[in-house]
Amino acid sequence: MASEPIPVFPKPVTLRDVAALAGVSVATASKALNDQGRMTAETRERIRETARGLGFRPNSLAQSLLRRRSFTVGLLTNDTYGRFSLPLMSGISDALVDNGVSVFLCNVEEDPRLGQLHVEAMLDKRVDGIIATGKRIDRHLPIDLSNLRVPVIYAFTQPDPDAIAFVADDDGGARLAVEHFCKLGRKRIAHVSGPASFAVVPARARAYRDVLTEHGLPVTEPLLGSWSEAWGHEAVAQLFDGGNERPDAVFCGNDQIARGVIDALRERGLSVPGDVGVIGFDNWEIVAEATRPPLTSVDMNLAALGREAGLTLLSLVGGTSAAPGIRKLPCRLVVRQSCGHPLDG
Amino acid sequence: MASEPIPVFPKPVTLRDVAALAGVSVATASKALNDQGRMTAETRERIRETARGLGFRPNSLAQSLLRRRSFTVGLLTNDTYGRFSLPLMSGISDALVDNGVSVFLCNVEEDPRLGQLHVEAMLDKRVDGIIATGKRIDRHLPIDLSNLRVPVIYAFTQPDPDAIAFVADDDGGARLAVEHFCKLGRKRIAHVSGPASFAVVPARARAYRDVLTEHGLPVTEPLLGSWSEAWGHEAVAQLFDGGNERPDAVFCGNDQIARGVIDALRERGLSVPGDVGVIGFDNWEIVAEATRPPLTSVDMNLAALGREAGLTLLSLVGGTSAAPGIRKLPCRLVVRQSCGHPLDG
DNA sequence: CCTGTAAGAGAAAACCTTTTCCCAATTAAG
DNA sequence: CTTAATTGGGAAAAGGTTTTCTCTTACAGG
Repeated sequence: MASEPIPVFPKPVTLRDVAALAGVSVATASKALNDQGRMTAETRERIRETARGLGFRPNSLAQSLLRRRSFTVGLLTNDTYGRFSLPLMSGISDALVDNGVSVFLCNVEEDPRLGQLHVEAMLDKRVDGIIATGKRIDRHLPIDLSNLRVPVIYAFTQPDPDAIAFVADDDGGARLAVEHFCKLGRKRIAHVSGPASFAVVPARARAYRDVLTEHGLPVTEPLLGSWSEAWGHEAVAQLFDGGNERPDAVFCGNDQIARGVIDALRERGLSVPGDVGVIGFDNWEIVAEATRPPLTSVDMNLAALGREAGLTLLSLVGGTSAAPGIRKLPCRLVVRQSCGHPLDG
Repeated sequence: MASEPIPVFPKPVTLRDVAALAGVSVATASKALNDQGRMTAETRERIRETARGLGFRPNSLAQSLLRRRSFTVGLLTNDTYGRFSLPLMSGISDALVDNGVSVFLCNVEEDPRLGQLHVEAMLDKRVDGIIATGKRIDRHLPIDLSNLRVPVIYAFTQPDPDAIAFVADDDGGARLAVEHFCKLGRKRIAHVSGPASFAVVPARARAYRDVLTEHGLPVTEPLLGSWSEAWGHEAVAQLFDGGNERPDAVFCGNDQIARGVIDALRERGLSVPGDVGVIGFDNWEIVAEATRPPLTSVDMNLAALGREAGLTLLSLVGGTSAAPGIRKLPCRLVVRQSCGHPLDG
């Protein structure tokens, strides 16, 4: 009877092995592989060939220890289901993988103890820097990152003003949406958004009012509720049941609200975009593409934001000093069908 | 004019610093902190006190180099937007953080080059092991992990049969749903699912048939389409427009289909769950809770699956050998309102 | 008083790589 | 032929920690 096949993992080949096989010292081997030092071209090539043959890969731990740089960063988030943090992560990873940097993802929920644990683990592992993100801009993670031994960058969340943060230009995004409605000839544009306690809500509401004023259109008070489809439904009831003049466009604070609005409009026999145009926010494709008709929505370009954050962190790690403050990155309007075409045309 | 405040990061305190301040050798200091070696209780306590005072934290890189163990694992995924991989990640992280293990998250999309890049970066950084996951069970990642220097565990995806894999018990989940309908007294239970090319589709369909047969109920051919709401709509048309007897329950292959089904039923004036009960699959809360009525759905317990995978990887790293093969973890039915109460009662 | 043992603490090697400095040998210049 | 410069390559230290081995001192037993 055959004995249990216990998987045995071969010892990694070290520089010493390469050097021995090539008949040189480790110093020479190292220099050969790193294009350093002086030696004959043949020696260099022979060492390289040996290393290739052996499948040598330098031990990052040893390199990191020496260089005091681990080519590792930490991403801290409390966005458990990743609606915002995953696109960010994707951008960050994209920007960094080509530099050989890997990313520790740490979900700290809302638990300070967990946050502490993760941060300490990362610092012990000598991450080169940390990117902190969250699921809402105006709340920070349940942990203080202000006096760490490594640079910290905030993305999609904004802490004390002398930190470095990247956020989406919410006002700009809202302007994009409302101006698009204006361009299409809509005249009575309503705004249905989330809870006033979220910083983005009043910000977008102000942009909404500004654009309407600039265009000489009537401003109605934004309807604030929750971020849910159910609220979208109810908001439609409020907008269309009163005796007021009915809107011909609704700019929604997120895609779920927009979805609720569209469904409610259809149930009332109103056509979208024929009678009422709708624009959402977040461009959560899985929702935006499932609405009928597909939802026009403001995209915060989170992957690009992540990329910027990653690159900035990298340059910070490299010793460049960056000015503190908040950088707003532009949003982009993804036009599908729910907003309609120009009315006169 | 004040000069630019260049943030300066203080040198980390090393064991040498602690030893010097405590007036002992680094060897003694190390032993004091690790509860090793012999020394007077006072010496030990004095060293500890010094370390605490200095805020000493051992350099993981140095420890890892020596122990040939980095307390780091890699999670490889191609599920960009993390519907499945994030709950998994959450479970893995949960299981490992208490052991001081951090997780590299690597999204390899469908790109073999990217996969190669990430895997090499992780191996260079001496991860202790790798967990591979994906967004569908029957496809593996675009990269070969079979001859790595570290243990590999698959989660929610199943590769060659002599690997170790954790997957959800799809059949069991489907049984759970259909049996629940039976228990509620539903008699004509339909099944609407995704594309036949996904391995889970025929598996669940078979479980569906089996349960109906066991209960002596009529089996109708499952309707296969895409994973979208739109398909849910269309399936309802097929089910309810023909002259066939109409179903009083629909078991759907995922929550998006279920949502489409529920919306379509409502549009036809059929009440859910009054006239027709609906159960979904995945328990994607953001969808399940937004349907009207809230959707009963099969939950694959992905976090638990991740936890198991993490713990198993850990024991593998520790030298335990585990039997190859696929472990199926049970699903659970999350009952909300769309499936209804017992009809008689 | 002498020897054996145990306690307390340090020296040094090991993990793996990079880099600085140094040495020997060859070549060029005078 | 001597001196200086250059070339090819190695020795060793550094990075921070753990662990084994060794050394010194004190103490108990005879």
